[in-house]
Amino acid sequence: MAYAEVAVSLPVGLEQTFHYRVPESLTGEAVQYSRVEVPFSGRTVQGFILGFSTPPQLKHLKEIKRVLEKEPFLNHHLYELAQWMVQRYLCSLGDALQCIAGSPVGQQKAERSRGLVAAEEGSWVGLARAPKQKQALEVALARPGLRKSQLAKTAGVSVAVIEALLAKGLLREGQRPEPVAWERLDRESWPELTAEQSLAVHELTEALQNPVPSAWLLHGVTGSGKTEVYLRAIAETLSMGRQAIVLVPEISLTPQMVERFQSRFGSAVAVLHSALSQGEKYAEKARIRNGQATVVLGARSAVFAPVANLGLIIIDEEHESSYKQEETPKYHTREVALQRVALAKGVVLLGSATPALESYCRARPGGPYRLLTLSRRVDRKTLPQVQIIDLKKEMAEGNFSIFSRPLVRALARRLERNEKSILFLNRRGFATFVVCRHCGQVMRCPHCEISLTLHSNGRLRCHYCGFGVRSPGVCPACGSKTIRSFGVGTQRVEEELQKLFPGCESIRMDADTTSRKGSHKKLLDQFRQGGAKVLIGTQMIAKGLDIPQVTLVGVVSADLSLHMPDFRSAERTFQLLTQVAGRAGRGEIAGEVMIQTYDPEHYSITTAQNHDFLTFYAKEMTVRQALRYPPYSHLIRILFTGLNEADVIGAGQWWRDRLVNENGAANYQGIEILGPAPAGIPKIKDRYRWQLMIKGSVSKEIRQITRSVLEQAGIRFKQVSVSIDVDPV
DNA sequence: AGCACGCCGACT
DNA sequence: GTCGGCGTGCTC
Repeated sequence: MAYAEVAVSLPVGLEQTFHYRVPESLTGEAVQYSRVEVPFSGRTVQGFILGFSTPPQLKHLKEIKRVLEKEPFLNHHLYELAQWMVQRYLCSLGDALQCIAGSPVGQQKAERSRGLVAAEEGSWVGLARAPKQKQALEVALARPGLRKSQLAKTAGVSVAVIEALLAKGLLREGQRPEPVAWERLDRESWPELTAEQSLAVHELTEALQNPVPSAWLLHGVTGSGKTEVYLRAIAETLSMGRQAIVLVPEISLTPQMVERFQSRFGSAVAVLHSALSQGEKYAEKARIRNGQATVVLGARSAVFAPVANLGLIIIDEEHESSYKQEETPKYHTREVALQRVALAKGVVLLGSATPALESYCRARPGGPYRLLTLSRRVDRKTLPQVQIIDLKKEMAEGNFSIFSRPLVRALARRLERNEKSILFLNRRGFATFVVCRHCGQVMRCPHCEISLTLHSNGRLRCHYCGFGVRSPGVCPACGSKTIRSFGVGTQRVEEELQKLFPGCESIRMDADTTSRKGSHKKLLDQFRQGGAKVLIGTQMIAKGLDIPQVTLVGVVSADLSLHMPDFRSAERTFQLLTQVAGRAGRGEIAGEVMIQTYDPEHYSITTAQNHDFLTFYAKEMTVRQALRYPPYSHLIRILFTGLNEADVIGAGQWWRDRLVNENGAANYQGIEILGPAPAGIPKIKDRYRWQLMIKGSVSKEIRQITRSVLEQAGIRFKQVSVSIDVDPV
């Protein structure tokens, strides 16, 4: 009789496991790391079999109910990684395993589906006058295994076109073809490397051959050809019989990005995307596990891809905050990648034009990373001219508009010359908030206490919980009629633009206009190919966008990100401005960038103007040191949430007392406990939020202290839930 | 997380 | 004398 040790996906003790009998009907199916369903305190929960150890002295053990996936996605390396995550992020083993293995997916569906495959390219005849069919075939060739409707959608053709190809026999149902032996791919056609790229590739090749794990930071200015370095490093990895994982921020995981990798490595590429259906995701992960796919391209969670012989993990745009998971376990992809590679004795390559302060700091001589620099653009184009516009001065000279006069002139020039412009703003809605100018009352959400945003339909909406109400005509506090909107949103920018340039065609991209699936791409195509001259957008247009006709980028207000209540706001602003500036002048004509701000002297803005990362880095490091912020310290944030504010605060105070007294936090050098204080967002969906911040010089120390209190208190403290965030972003 | 067990107030 | 409040603790 076999006894299985199971980690359940429940907030029990961090490393607590439970034992179950394996019924005879499941022997053979229930193997190590299987995802199983087990009875647990009167209901059924999911868990993972960790091994088949002897059971503890318990009278009767329950039986495993069923095995959920035929072959587990977990393996020894990933299990070790889970154990590391428990220590690092103070999450339970069950949480870590669940996160690594991903949500359970319907395998039968995936296995039954046999997608469409294109016939050999040589047999494509009679397509000269059928461009749509040709287009569909090309997509089918690049991405075999799609179903009719998916292929039609991806290729941008109707299903009738697919049917026609099926009738002709140029498309047929079938399994995915064997992976293209990438070694046979045409190396001759690869672009020539610059001297800097060659050096980087050379160093990485040596590192890959070395059986010692290593980490590299590739600091490359916009357009310096980082991706080509990635592609070469992947080729080296594959030639050694190992696999590579490429991570990109979710937003840049576009079809163009996928195509770029597929054109080099063919069907060896597996893509893990949040937009994939469950079945598709399962199929891709199965290809990775079976070794059919050797290059994995995906967002954050792809860092857990079940490759067997990992050699290289690349993290593109490594400074992006989307690499930090905001749900438990609150891991940072960079840290997980470093740990995974350490276990597999591989290489991590971090790439960015604006590295995170922490990363650049670690890449200094003597640090744990090694630095590779690409300082020249491949195309030898110059970086765009950046002009800073002082809005205080504009106001003093009587211009109260949201557009400064230089920006208006620049826009007018672009419209005259039939060139395109981008206006960037990191807010949505019509106006940020509505305020009574008589008594100062700001309209807030009754559930979240966040200021409500005015939309053009005259309704106020809460951006956190979705609460909506009609904008009042008089102040609800004092009855005055002097109520008016403040702040700037993308809708407002659009309206002002119409006033200045009537009839000017513009496209607005923000969370409102891109909420429907596929609308993001549609709007971009419309801007790229259509008649629209101005693109107005938020954060989401800051990166990846490559439109040659754009010659002007205007940042409507740099202050919005600069004045966020966060110690990284200067770093964010620098990164944002640098990235936005990179959107201008991708084509033949040199680009121009204009940044409007009330704080034109701020170093994050002046250094972004000169594309000068090193000066920004030096300045920001002195600020962090003076205030003892990361990378000069480590933080753990403990968030308390609950319906009763007194309980929430009480839980915070209880934790504080334990942290200070029982664990002698004060005995450790340089540990500070801050709070409890209201969280940045003090209330969401009727739940009050308070937080405790632990600051210390040694990460391990503060984690240890936190863990010991967590073990006394548990994840739930009366009616208050407790959530731990190690190294919050 | 659920769900049972358990000890104090308003009812047949 | 019981029904039920949700505080505490356990779940293989």
